Amino acid sequence: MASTPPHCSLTATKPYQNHQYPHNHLKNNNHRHAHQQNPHPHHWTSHKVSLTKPPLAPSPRNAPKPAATSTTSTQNPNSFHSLSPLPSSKSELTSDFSGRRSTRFVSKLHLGRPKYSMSTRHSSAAEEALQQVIQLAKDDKSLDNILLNFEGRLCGSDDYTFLLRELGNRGEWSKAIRCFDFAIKRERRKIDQGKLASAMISILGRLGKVELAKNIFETALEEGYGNTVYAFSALVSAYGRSGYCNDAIRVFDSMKSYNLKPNLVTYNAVIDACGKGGVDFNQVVVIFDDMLKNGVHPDRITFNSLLAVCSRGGLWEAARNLFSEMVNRGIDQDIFTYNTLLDAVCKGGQMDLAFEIMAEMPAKNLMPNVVTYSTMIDGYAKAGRSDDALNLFNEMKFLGIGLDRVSYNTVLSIYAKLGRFEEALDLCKEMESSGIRKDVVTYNALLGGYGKQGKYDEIKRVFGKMKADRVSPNLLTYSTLIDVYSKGGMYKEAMEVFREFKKAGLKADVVLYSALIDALCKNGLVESAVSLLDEMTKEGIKPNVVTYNSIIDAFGRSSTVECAVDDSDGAPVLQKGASNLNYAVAVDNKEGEEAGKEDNQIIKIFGQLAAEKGGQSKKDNRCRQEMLCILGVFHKMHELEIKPNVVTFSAILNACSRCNSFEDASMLLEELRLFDNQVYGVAHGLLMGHRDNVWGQAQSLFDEVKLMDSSTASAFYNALTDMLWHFGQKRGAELVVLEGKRRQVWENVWSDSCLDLHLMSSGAARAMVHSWLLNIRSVVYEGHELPKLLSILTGWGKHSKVVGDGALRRAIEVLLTGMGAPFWVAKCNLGRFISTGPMVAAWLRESGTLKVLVLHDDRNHPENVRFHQIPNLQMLPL
DNA sequence: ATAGGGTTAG
Repeated sequence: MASTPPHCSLTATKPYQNHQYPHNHLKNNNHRHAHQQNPHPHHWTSHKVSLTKPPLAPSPRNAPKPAATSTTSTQNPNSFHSLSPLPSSKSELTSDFSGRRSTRFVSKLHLGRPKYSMSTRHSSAAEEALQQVIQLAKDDKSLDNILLNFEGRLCGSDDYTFLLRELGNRGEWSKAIRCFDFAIKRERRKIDQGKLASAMISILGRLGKVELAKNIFETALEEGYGNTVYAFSALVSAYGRSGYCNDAIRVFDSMKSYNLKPNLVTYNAVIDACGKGGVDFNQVVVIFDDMLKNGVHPDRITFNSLLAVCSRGGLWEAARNLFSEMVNRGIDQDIFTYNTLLDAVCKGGQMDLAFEIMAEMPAKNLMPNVVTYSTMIDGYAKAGRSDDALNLFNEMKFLGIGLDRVSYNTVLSIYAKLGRFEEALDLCKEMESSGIRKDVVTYNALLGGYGKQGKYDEIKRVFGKMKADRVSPNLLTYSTLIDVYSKGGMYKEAMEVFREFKKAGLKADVVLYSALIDALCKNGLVESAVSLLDEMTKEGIKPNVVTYNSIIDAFGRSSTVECAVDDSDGAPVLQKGASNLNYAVAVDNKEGEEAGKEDNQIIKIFGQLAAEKGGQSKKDNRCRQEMLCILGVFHKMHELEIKPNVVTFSAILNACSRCNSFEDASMLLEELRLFDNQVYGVAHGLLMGHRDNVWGQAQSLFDEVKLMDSSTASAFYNALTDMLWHFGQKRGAELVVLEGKRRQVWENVWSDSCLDLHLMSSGAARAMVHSWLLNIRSVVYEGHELPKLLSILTGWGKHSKVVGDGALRRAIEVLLTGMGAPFWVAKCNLGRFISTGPMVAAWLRESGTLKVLVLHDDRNHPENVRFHQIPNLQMLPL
């Protein structure tokens, strides 16, 4: 094994949910490696906090994790040098942003808040010329004639710059370039040519034409009028705006060799570029320190851009410190400051704090605007607080704050995710009637929403409408659709989308590959998933923690699939999937030669796996192979320094639940130990029946888990319980489940009349059934009457994203039947078991019932045997 | 030179 990864304690998964550490970079692991090389990742917090005093008295929720040693004690706490970055940072960090940024920035371009130059230094002739030029068709050659006509009346670079800027504001970059070419020949003085060049570069940059900007810049350098701070600043900004932050930094660094000193604007531009490119905060602080060292005083925009760096990473504590630093330096805050700070706090999952900050804005004479609201709304939504999000939306409408494209899309995606399509469609209508056309983000949100609900007809309709509206699908559209179809087992459709995606000339990214890999995993084709993992690595696309979590979680699924298919009433979806898969391969072979290498590889893997599925022999053999395979996967994860997170831990526990032997599970737990001692300690301890010894440790683990969003937390409880249940530690499982209930991990699990298991895994649900029935039993024994109707809801089972998979329902059915509990399936709802109060009460009073309900650990620590088992049974004499 | 939205694991 390569170097042991740093101890990472529990690591949350969503940037929005991180209450303690700036570890959202765990989520998109592959461009966030800087901290991983730091042996003490938690020092980061102390670095930040040393900037100024923590704005809040530390509370259990926001207190920084104590670091093992102090690395900041010798530094001046009032200086930014105390923020000096950790000794690592790879420039590759941003490389895989390319796929993402292209779409992000393209869609932003359409929003383009036009920048009106308020300069009145131009002449009225320039205005006239502008009007004439605007009238022309795109590549009308007579543009030069117009300019020639005006030549005598236009006075110098100010007029030409005005023309360029106004054309730029109208998106007319090709006309602007023509004007520029015309003007540059007329100007004699280098200084004026330089002005024109930097204006042109900045205009092209603003329009996202970064290549053209670069050409202008290079020509300018060659011709001798480009070596100005302004031209360099403009190019830095152009690169930054398009997300090419490495290029921005390169240009910035190259200034030295031209003997140019970056000014305030240059520094602001490069810091802004870093924010957009997702550069690690510590790396940006290096630039900031450089700025201070060179005597350039940061201003409001510098701080706003630094805040933006924090917001990207959800580094809310660092953001607060920057804010305090602004105050200390006497720099006023503006609406950008607040909105960016709020974004950082929201992305850090601190919604209550965000609300407080928003509330303090009016006192500073800064009124929350549409950006403030959409930031907050999105924050609440991401934190799983949709009600708060929608309340804020109503508040915003009540206040008469006009909605714009982003706010519409933000709220729309909330409705779509919740499956509230009527409201989503109403919003679409409202949007269009206020003159905002649906864009690719709108459509993607709708497609994702329908996909989540398995509404495939709607998907077809919306996808068709999207094309009819001439909105081009982008990488995210295709990823969404491929994922949706794969999860539904509709491989034919998935492959069609994949082919269309290739035809569109887009390059697969880590998300798309992860979706494909997950599809294979969910169908038990783990080894194929691993081949695809290799394939993507060869393509130069780095897997991230999500990719790995899919694969780990799939361990052992191949045998599960076989069981499910054997089961007479089970898994129609899988079988259907298999046949579609064959079909897809057959169709594809016809066009196989046309397809690129990548496609072939993906199609081949699908085909191989389809074939492999037919042969059901040598199951044990496969398990052995899979074990080797999965150990290889862990090895690779260490090698690539991909930091595990709590989903990884859940995945390992799930994998344990699929082990036939304790020994196999131990091998996996050993991997868990290498990742995180605390989680290992709890899982292993409970598994071994050392409950008393580890319960304290378990409590603090649960405390940490509770800080995450509900689905992450419940997944962890589910995984832990399943593993314990699987190995017969049923009392342990019950304790975990009760703890989860106490901590509201699964919302409203039970009342006297109803047990809602739909968010639970099968082990957790079964343990919960026992507990609930015991609870009801005590109600009966206390002499109370039970409600007339009792029901147990299973839903579709949280574990399976395959719509209609009734694994949980079947497990509960078997359990209830086995116990002789008088429940039956409700006619109108297959996922619901019902009974009547009197019947259940009578059953609970039977002499044998208690014994069936009380759970024990099969594997018990010797000293615990007497203590736990006997009192629970309440019947055996000592 | 500055702010907000859509995709993958659970």
